[in-house]
Amino acid sequence: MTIFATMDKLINYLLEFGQLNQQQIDLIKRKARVLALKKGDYFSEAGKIPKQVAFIEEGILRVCYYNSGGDEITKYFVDENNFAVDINSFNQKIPSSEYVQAVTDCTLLVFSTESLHDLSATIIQWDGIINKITEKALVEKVNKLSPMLAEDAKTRYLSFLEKFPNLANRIPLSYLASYLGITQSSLSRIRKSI
Amino acid sequence: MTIFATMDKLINYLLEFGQLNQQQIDLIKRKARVLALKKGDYFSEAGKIPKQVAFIEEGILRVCYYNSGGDEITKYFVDENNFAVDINSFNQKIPSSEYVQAVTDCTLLVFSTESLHDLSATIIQWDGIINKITEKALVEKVNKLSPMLAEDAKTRYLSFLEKFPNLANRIPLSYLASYLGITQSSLSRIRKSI
DNA sequence: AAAAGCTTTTGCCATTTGGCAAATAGTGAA
DNA sequence: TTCACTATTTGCCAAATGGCAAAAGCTTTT
Repeated sequence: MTIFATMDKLINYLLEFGQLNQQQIDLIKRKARVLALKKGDYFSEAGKIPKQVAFIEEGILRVCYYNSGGDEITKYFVDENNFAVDINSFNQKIPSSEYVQAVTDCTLLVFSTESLHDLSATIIQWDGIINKITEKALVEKVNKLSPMLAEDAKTRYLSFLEKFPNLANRIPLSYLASYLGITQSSLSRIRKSI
Repeated sequence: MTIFATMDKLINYLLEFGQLNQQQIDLIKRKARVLALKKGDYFSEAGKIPKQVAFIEEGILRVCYYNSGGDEITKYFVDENNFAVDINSFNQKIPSSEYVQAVTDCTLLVFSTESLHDLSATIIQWDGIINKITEKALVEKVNKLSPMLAEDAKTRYLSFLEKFPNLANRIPLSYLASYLGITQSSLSRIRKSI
């Protein structure tokens, strides 16, 4: 797949949230930078102020942190056709308490803070589009997380399989377990029981 | 407390997110309607398209739904100095799967869809302010929910006490239990163990 | 004060999940 | 292929949580 096809994936995604003319589209393409990550690579690290936003063209990222007990917790996964950013820290320019890691090899389209600023200043619809994308992503996260609390581990796993049928087999068991809020041995037993 | 004081609480809240001149403030006050709810009253009901947004001047609301097992789940609580709205349904004009109920007697300031539309058309900063408020509220929800999955029930309860020291004793045990994702007998035992 | 209607606590026992360590399976490198 | 390394499964037992129903505690109404 060429870089141009890659870009089209991003552009089509943006077009779902607002109109853009060809000139604007070209500008966006010029501002994006292609970044390839290998499985296990980090996209951003805890303690630093995030300086970029990524659109995932291919692959899976996970956003994680260490809880007070020192356990590594996977806060959520982000997969193809979604943006990944630590909103807290990015907007407020404060060091992140989270880090972002590639779960599989990834192809990302990255926008720097400066690029985003330029796009916002040049493309009149930009902020509106970004706001819609942000809001939608956040609402989805809340809607995914809320029901999980009310379910037992097995149901959570089954729900995950339903919602992300093509994710479970690409994610190491330990990551998935920490996302589901259970130990990996429990998840292993749950798997067996199905 | 008079209605005017009430309005000031709202205005001060809005001013945290953007500037407003006196004329704009007066317009906002005129568009708001005071609504008193008794404990147990419903602010909105499942199956209907929400037609209003509420700012909570006094009291606690809870947003809930019935899960597939027929259990009533408290998705979250909203208390003083926050807006309550079912974003999914409100924005997309689709029937809500949630309902909103007063946990305590409440004083709300309510904006109808039409009022919001007028404010958006008249006050140039309005959409920006609302976007910031929305995003902040959603980010907070995600940040509250995520760690809960990784904690056991007792820790979840203790975290809740820390984050909302003045809420726990105003909320019936059964509501709190369903928010924490445990049965009310378990929560009762956890309480005793502390 | 008594009755009725809630809410919260308890007892009892079954089930789920965690903790830890060892065994097994799988993967990539040499 | 074999080694080294990592991921997953399993066994064993302890701890946490659920389900259900009865008891105890509170509130509100009469």
